[in-house]
Amino acid sequence: MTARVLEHPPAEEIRLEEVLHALADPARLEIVRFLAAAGAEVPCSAIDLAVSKSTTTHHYRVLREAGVITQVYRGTSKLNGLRRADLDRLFPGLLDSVVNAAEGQRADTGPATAPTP
Amino acid sequence: MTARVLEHPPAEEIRLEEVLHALADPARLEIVRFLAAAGAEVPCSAIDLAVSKSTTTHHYRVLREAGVITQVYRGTSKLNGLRRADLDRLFPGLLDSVVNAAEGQRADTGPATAPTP
DNA sequence: ATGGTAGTCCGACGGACGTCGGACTACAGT
DNA sequence: ACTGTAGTCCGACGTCCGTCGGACTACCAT
Repeated sequence: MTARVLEHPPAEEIRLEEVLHALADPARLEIVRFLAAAGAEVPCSAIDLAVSKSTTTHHYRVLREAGVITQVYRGTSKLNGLRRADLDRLFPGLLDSVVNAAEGQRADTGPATAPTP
Repeated sequence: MTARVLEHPPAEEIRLEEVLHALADPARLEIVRFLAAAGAEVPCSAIDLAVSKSTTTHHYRVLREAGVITQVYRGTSKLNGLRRADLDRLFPGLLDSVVNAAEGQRADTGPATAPTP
């Protein structure tokens, strides 16, 4: 049986271009935005992405292999978390500015999780 | 004859994902990094990219169409400049963090413009 | 053991992307 | 007018990417 352990790139191997590429997709950007907003580890199923399960798995893997998120098995599901410490150290300010920008643009395209009081 | 004027997207139409995608390529990242370092408008020929002329044109266009740079004809050449004001307003901190990160990583992959004495 | 739930793996497919050479246009200088 | 320089446009080619369905595995609960 497999060790049920996911491969994560060490911090030194995280490449800026790969991170930018990983963030340059609506679904993946939404995942990152969500994780940043949650501020905690959440299972894949907590974020629904309007794509199939296979595609969802694919996007999470791209993020993990780029060094943007961590994934650990937890019972029947898998917890995803931002690699905030690593990213902030390698690319100071990048994650925050991207997440802020994503929040801003999301408002443009129509409110989805931000209920207008 | 053509008006010799390049099309630029208005600031309101600049999309975060397109900007990130535009930045997620070594050649284009180098262009942006160079422009940021220069702090001025420079002709295409000032930055050499280890790709063909056609490809160079292509990369500049991607950057322009994503709203990252401006291009204006100036005699026989073309001046390229960062749309810093627009980008800073739309995505505060993004450009700076990307450029800083690019500077940092460039040092990792080997000194190119930092001559070792 | 059985069933359900969460996610993975494996082709496959169409479209986008980076790259190129080569012919072309626009401008400046002589 | 001629030449050189700077950049553009146009296929073309191979590769990567996002997407999917469907079969599969791992785990928990009953």
